Amino acid sequence: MTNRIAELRKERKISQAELADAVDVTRQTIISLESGRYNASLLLAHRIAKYFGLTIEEVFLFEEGEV
Amino acid sequence: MTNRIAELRKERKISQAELADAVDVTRQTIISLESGRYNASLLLAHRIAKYFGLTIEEVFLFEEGEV
DNA sequence: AAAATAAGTAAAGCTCGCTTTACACCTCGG
DNA sequence: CCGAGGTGTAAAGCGAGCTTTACTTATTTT
Repeated sequence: MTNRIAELRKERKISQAELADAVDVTRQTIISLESGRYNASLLLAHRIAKYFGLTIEEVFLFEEGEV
Repeated sequence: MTNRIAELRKERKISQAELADAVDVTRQTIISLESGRYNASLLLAHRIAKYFGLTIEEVFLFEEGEV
């Protein structure tokens, strides 16, 4: 699974700290998500998608045949 | 957050064991999700939604102002 | 009546999601 | 030149997500 967080964030000229604040997690969490260190929880994924005005499926990309 | 797993499963006359198998988790996991003991991970949510032919947002219901 | 199928509960154990703290590197404005 | 803002890494710690095993209860089938 990959995600478009960094991409969407840059598009809108938002810093990691701003996004972290807006979705109520630490900056470390945003960094870890962007760098693919781990996956967001369902609730966090929802808050991020909502923040960008998109659906979860538009922000988080699930590859075919993914475990 | 609530979900429509039990509802969708009954609609389609699928047992917990069948669903568990299809999305590659144990039956305990399905029971726990249905009874709200905890939330699915993003990947599992995606597999379940896909199994039902729906989006994550259609299966998992996020209430307003949810943490 | 016995057996099979479906649903539920409980508890121990491991890994992953997220936090906290602290430090490093770059770039840009004053 | 120096400090501030933005991004990155590292490591310890806690709780959530999921597994495994085992037992219970109800309904259906033979």
